[in-house]
Amino acid sequence: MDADSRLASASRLSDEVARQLEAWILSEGFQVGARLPTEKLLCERFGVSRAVIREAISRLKAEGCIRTRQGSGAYLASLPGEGSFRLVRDGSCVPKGLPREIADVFEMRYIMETGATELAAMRRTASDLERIAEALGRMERAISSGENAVGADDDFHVAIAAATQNPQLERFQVFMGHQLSQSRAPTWDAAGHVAGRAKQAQLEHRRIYQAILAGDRSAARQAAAEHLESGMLRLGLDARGW
Amino acid sequence: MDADSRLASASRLSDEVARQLEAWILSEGFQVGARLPTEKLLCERFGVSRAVIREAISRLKAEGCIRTRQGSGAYLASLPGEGSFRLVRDGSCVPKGLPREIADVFEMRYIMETGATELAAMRRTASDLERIAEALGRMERAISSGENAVGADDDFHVAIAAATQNPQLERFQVFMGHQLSQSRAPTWDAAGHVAGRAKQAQLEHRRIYQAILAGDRSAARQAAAEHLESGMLRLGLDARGW
DNA sequence: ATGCCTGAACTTGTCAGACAAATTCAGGCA
DNA sequence: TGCCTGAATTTGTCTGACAAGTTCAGGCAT
Repeated sequence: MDADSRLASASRLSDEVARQLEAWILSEGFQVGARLPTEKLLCERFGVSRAVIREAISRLKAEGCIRTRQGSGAYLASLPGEGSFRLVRDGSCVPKGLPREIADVFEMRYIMETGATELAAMRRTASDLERIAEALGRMERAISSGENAVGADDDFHVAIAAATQNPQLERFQVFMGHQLSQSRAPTWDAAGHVAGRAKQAQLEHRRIYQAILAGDRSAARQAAAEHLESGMLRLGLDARGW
Repeated sequence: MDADSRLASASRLSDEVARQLEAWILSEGFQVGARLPTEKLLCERFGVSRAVIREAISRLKAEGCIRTRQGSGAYLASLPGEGSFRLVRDGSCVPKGLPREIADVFEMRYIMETGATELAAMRRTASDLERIAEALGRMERAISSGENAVGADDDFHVAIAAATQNPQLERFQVFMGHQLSQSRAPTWDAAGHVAGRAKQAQLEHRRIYQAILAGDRSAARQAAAEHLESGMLRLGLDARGW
């Protein structure tokens, strides 16, 4: 964590210039497709070497904002923030910020997962149910053995999203699961087993599964909501009156 | 478009090395947190100059895969593809595929926007309301003048997401708004005005606004749900029994 | 007068070297 | 054994040169 926070705070010139370049593109009101100033002009504008500008441009190319053509120039492909969605700007994983920031992400998760669980109850197939039950079984065994089941917990939620028959929802759940992998740790680590957090979470998981099995959409939504609310409590976050 | 496809297909060494580096990271089975080989070794491995490696690394830093520390090295922060969420893999905007694909994205939007609109009703401030009303007013004027109000429509939904006081929800709405910008065109183009689609959408917008103004969370959710369902009908998409 | 071709100027892409800043590691000393 | 110091190592930035690709202007032919 200490090494990680040092990583998170280290800001280099090229990082900074990438950010400034983004902000400047937004403030200048460039149209998509517009040609940006030459590297030479950007060097002058930001007062840095060409290498730093090129690295900043590389970053914006990766984000889909800019496209370059040799001999011609750099062109605005999309406005910053519009090409992809990230939970944080600097590439770190999420549960590193203030409780408010973590709660914001959880709230997004609440909205998405209650909706997806409801759809799963309406659309699940026999093989979806098998997949969900398999992940549930792995968590069950982890309760007995005291082992870590973060992966199974993640798979459980991805399997539910898959049961919606909407690939975008499944992909979003994969994305969120990865970004929030650390938030599951207090549930499934040794202390979580001892304190009964794992057991409680599994109780909630079983309720979710039962509702989906029964094809009861409102019970599924309700079970997912309760699970997410409890999750916030387990992490000591403020639910702000959902 | 022809210029655009030329841009899209132009593959430079630094682009290629970024891709190869990604593939290599995946194939080597590095753990998250693992230290990657030095720039010098990567230059040797890929047979390119240090500048090309640095630009490739800059790209992967932007994607959240890699973090670097001066004097120490480059570290794997997340597996390639897991740091950001995109609706399509190649960075293009969405309404290009089959109706099913578009409907999937709309469904995601349905889930997120009904939830966000409910939260907005609970948390909106006076200035949030002004912002929402301003966008509403622009659409109102567009109804009278027959002009295009895709931008105002987009701003309306972003303003609602902002009223949740959850920056993640706002940012997600900005992302989705851009990706779906083409889906608003049939509502606000000349044919949309003539056919009354613009007028109908505005009626729905006004209902949403009224519910948020009144702080009525369930009315807000309901109004947003109806608006999204109508939007799907306007686009001829299948709502699959919501 | 218009269109096409050629060469120069310009712009991005890559390579190489030097030095700065930060980190790591090994050796020496208390 | 632990701490400090210096050397080695590694990333960060700057600079210059040359390659590859594009654009633009001028000249020539029709």
